Amino acid sequence: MCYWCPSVFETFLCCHFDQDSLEEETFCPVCGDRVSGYHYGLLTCESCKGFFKRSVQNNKHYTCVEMQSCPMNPLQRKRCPYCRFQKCLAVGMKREAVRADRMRGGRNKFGPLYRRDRQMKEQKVYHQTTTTPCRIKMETTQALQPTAPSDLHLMTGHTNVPLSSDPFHQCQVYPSGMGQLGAPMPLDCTMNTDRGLTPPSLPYAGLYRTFPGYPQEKREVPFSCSPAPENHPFHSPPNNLFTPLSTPETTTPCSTPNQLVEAEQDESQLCAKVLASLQREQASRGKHDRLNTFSIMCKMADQTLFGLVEWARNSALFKELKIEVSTILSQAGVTLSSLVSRTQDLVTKLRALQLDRHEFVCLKYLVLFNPDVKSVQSRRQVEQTQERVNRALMERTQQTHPGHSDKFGQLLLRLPEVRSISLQVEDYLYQRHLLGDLPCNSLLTEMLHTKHS
DNA sequence: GTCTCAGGGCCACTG
DNA sequence: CAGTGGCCCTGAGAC
Repeated sequence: MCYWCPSVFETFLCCHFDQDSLEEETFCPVCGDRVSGYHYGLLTCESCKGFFKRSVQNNKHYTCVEMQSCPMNPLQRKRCPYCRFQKCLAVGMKREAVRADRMRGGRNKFGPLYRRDRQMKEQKVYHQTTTTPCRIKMETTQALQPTAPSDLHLMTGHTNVPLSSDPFHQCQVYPSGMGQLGAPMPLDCTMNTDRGLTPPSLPYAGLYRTFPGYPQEKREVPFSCSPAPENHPFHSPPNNLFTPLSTPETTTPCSTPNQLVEAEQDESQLCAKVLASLQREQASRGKHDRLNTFSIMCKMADQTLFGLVEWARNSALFKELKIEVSTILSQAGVTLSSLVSRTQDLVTKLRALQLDRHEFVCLKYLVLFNPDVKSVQSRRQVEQTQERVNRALMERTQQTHPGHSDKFGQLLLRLPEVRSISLQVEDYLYQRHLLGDLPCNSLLTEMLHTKHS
């Protein structure tokens, strides 16, 4: 890592544009070891390269004896091949890059993409050196410039989030394709003094950070009602989204609308991230390999879902809960068009009620804290939280719409509809998943599996 | 024609 | 004895 300021500008440029140093300062996104080059889709270490190759070639099927969230670092990576392989897939290693014919040598079809990935890294380094003086930086693999054209016509509007066309860091599982967020991720050098403890710099580190898997490091980071800092590099894939939360941070749950809103990530940022990731994915595909509308919708759902999981995990209120995996049956299917129609109706009603951001956040919490969920152990706690948020919402509506005394009740009346729609969406997606229509290895399919297992 | 570099194979080592 | 991981070989694509 380099401190830099104008006086050492040239030195910084020299060391950061050097290809060797570019890779030397990158850690394997699977185990955090030193990378040896591009392997099966992204920069990984020699060890994970070999492991991934053997796993795919020999069609290995591993099992995890723990909670499918084993820590992954150079010292412990051998302990659980299941979690290691899952993480390989999660960070974007590609099975298809392992040659079925075992032919040696040559370049694979990803060659041009590897090149572009390198170029993006260099652009990113250049951007950071020229726009962020006197700042300690640790590179992630994200890039800054939207060099690839967007063919995602479903999206409208624009975003100020820098885009990347880097196709390799669009994770496969948890976010399978969730590649990097757009923004640079500065990291305090003091976190990186010991390579043995240094976790990989990963795209979506911000999203991963709240999931179990790197307990030691994660506990050093104080969570609060506010979203955890984007620059936190420690992460772990949400192998099991419903494992009990294990971080006993002592935070004071917020309960007023202002406190709740302060803790919120900007919705537009989440939208921008999803949009940027989809654009990257679409841009990285060949002309005849573009995602169709349904695939785009699935990926949007997957990434939005990931953002929501992050939101819930970051929520101090949610951290008080203990949750276990359970079977949740859903109802028989409905058509996509009727779901869209119902959703549009719901949005229209909420707009008519002039829902503001504070109220929206309260509604999100009310959906999250549902005492009817069978797996919740501390039902009383859920009910108490629900009451607190209810009070907060009521105060907010009375405060902002004193003449509209029924707004609070009207908002609450929308919740059953929200839950009903979500259940039917879930059912619909599960049916499509059974038909093989959903992309594999996505957070979405993982959650569907969990709920229907 | 030469160089690059990513995938595959080999094999000593480990538990 | 199966799995690991470091090292070397191979060969298609880039130049």
